Amino acid sequence: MRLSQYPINTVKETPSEAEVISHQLMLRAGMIRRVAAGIYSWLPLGLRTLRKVEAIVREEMNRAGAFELLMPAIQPAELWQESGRWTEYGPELLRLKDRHERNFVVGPTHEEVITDIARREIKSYRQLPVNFYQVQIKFRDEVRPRFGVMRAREFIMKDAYSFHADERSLAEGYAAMRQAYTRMFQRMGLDFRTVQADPGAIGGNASEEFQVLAASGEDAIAISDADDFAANVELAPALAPAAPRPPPTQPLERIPTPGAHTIEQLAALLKVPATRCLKTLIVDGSDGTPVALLLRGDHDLNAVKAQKLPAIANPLRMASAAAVHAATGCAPGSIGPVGLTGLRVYADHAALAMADFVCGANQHDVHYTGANWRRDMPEPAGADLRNVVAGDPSPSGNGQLQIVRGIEVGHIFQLGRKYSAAMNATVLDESGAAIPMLMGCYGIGVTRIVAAAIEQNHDQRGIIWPDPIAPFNVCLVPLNLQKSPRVRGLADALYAELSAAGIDVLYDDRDVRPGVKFADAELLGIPHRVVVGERGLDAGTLEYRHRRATDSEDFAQRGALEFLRSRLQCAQPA
RNA sequence: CGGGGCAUGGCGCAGUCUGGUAGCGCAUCUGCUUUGGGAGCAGAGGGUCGCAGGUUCAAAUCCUGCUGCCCCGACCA
Repeated sequence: MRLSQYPINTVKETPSEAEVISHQLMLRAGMIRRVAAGIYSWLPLGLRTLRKVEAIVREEMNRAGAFELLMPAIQPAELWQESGRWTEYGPELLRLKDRHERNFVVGPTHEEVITDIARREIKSYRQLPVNFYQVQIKFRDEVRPRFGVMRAREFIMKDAYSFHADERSLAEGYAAMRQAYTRMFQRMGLDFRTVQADPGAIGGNASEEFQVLAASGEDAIAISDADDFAANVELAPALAPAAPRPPPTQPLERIPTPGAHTIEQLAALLKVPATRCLKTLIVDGSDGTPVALLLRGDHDLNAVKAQKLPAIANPLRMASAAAVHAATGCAPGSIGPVGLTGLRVYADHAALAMADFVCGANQHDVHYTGANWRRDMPEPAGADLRNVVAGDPSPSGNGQLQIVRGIEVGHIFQLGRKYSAAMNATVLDESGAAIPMLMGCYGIGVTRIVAAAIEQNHDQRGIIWPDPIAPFNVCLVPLNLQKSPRVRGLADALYAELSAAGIDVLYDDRDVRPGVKFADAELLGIPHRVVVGERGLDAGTLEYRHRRATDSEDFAQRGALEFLRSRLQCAQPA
């Protein structure tokens, strides 16, 4: 591609709307433009990378035996009413009416449509298993779209749905997708982890996320430093401390703590570490009566874990100030388990391991010091209620946990019968009985991958594309092109040769100063740069530099194609 | 949905408090010079100051309403 003819505008200044680096660089490099909140156009340069990502996804889905189809973006409300999600889904679901006042949705996902297809097309267990996928535009009316295409409202997703006659087949189909996903992300050159995830409201027995590691990621992931254990912090188990609880050594004392209503204020006032303070939270119970949750002061409540307790309302809600007062006789900030009666109490395992601790006295601005379980109050039921923190022992039994951040680019589920049962998608088994099919579903955020790749691969000057998803692999930079016929002759010839060899070359034949060409090549993130300058003309050399390298190297004009091929590695078809 | 903020040429911003002929940088166009790290000089084009009312001799500026967007929080397969 001749850059002089390519429609692209790079921008020096960072647009004020962009907060994260990938969004800034995608705008500056001219990959995307914003059309409305969370809605973007992909310009030709950005689309080249998007298509390369899609191509890898399709190749690996096809390799895994899945079949591509295409479902509509606009779906009739009837299907959503049938599955129950017309009322369950909430405001993220964009609903609209046609001219006949019929209800439709802009699909945020396609379980209903694919299940409808399956029940019409699949009649016998002999047609199973089968896996359908599509690459489609989805719409989720996010409350707060942000980070460019990373959390957009309209986005491109690869979604796949598998159908099975029995659990074993479902597990096999799931494993095949797990492997296909692993291959895809490896091929894209991304540093990612496969992590255990919360199946959430969808249910099912297995669910894993594929997380691209990046400091700006929205998800927290716990990984072991000694094996391959990785889980979303939402569900990573916090093991109970192994050491027995120390015996009490201090007397229980009431002390005034004016104005100290947070653990930080309390710890500062009493000059004790937060680990010696007990945090008491009051949440709504499933039957209307509040529930008290006790945590060590430095730990955070894990809502996903807590709302799985039957006594606690799901979803989890903090009790109102009035309910807290009614239950404890005190406002939040001085609540504690001593003398707390009339409501159920759960304590995190780490809280139960404390001795001689500080806790609220259920009287405004008063706390206890030297509090101890059993001696001063009943020992409550233990539960895993907290987020794991760095340094916790790994649930795998090996090593300690570290907390890293990730961008969720893929998620695979074993759905089970939720949709097939609701929508009556059955097949006849060997005995001729109608059984609902088992389903798996498997998503990949295609547009999000592009942003995630940039979050993970950039520097001060711009993007650094991994070769397999680079919009162009080689940037050919001739210097003094307009004045030097020798440079032009050499650069034209090299451009023709590389293009003929099937390499994606961006030929910067613009009449601009060298600094502009270098800066743009680096902003766009083209991995390999070849400079044709008068310096090397007489010596018969060209100049090569990888986008990550700090220095250039000379190489011979003769055999230039072979030299570059050796540097391109995965840019060539296998 | 709660809180905070912004809206002035394609982009980034000043001007608003204290009303008086709309400005700067980048980008764009023309000419000359320059050509190994985002060039210099000279010139040019481009803005109903988000929208609608109101106050005033006069509104980007003051008042009212609306819309869009950004940030924090809450929410979220």
